[in-house]
Amino acid sequence: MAPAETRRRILEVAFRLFHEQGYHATGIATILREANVNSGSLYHFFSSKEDLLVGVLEYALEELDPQVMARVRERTADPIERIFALLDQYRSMMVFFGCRMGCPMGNLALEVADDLPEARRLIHQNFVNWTRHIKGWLDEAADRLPARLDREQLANFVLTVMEGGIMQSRASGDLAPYDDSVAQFRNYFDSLLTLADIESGRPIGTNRVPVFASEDAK
Amino acid sequence: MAPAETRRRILEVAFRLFHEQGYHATGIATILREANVNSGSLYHFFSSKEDLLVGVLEYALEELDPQVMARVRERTADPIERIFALLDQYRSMMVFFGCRMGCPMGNLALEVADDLPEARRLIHQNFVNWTRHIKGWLDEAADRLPARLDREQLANFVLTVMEGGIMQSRASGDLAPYDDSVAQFRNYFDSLLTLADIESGRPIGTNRVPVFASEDAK
DNA sequence: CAGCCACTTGATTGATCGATCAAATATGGT
DNA sequence: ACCATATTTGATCGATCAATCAAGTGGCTG
Repeated sequence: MAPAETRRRILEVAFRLFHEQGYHATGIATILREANVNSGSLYHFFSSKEDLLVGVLEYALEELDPQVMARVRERTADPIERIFALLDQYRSMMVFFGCRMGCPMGNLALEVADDLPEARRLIHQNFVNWTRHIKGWLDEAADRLPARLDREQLANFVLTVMEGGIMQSRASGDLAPYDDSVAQFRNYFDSLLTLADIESGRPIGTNRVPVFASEDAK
Repeated sequence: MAPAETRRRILEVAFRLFHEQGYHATGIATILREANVNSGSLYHFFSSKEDLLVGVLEYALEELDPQVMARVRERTADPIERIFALLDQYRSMMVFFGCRMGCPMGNLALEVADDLPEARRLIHQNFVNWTRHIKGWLDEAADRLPARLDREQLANFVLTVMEGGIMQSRASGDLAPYDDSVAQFRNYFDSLLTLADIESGRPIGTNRVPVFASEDAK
């Protein structure tokens, strides 16, 4: 077998198992079996289980754009709709897994952040990486948004809504809480767009009208 | 020692350790040591570690109102401000623990929901219990909110914001993401209050004006 | 006082945990 | 071809895991 390919195979299997079962619940033996690797090989590339986790988190950092964000860019052109397309993509994942597993980064954040400082730093980096894409899309649509809006804060809020919604849907075993969270966020977003319309003298509804204001806007 | 007190002591210690370290990372031996109990006693009350977790979740279900919600009710009278007082109470907890540990229920939701069906059900019940309080406060303030607002959906959204914000703050080791999430939610909430003012013919700003609309409202 | 049952003691189980290491093999450079 | 280094093999380690159980203690009831 190719040498450099082994390391990548270990990372992919470990990433998947950490996602499926969590960090502590995943034994080294399981990783070895599913990756068809002996323990010596794994410990040749990674000095410990914690070091393996660090490798996985660096791997995730590299794969976010090609594996996740690229698909959104292909499918959706409008920067604002890209945000909701991304939220819908996570929804599809939840459908595929039957409301299980959730967000791999969110899971690790709550499981290991306190005890593994290096892992915590990289999880944070992954979140920053994620929200940077959102922030970029918000910047692209800056002229459609209120001038005083803190777009970075709003970008973080998108992640908050996504993670909070997924958590509730995993707990309930139902997509409704996730859908409801996105619906509330959509409503908030539409109110921002409407405000920007007023601000810049455009006719209200140039962008989109929040559901609670639709009567007044007519 | 009093007999029935042992069970409660085990539950309290287990709840604290699950919160501090997580479910899988907490060994039975640690629980026994910190609760000053022998293994036989623990297994007299709980048939397995999973059964102990179920006990902890039922215990949490009982303690939410007296330990968490009661303080909010005492401190704050206005139903809407109670929501933000609750969010501020979780903030205080994060300050106290230095952005560690987070929400005990949220942690368990992401760690065990997939593998322990009974635990998942009870975690869901805890979330339902939490949001029912919020829903109650929103209903109290129904006349200040838009008529078409789905108050249950909004109540779930409060939990979404809280959990998503805490996750990000644990990952970053900083309270800013949590504060930012609450700030964005406050802004959304204020826009709802303003909309209700318009809807019912009250002067705008009777309740509160969102930061992005303050210029227009004058 | 007798007897029952709830509760406690604490040593011990087999399984699994993460990790080690000497030996064998493969690879790449000269 | 040869050496040095990179990688793989797989048995094995002590520690820790959740869980068991026979023996004991203490309190309550009849």
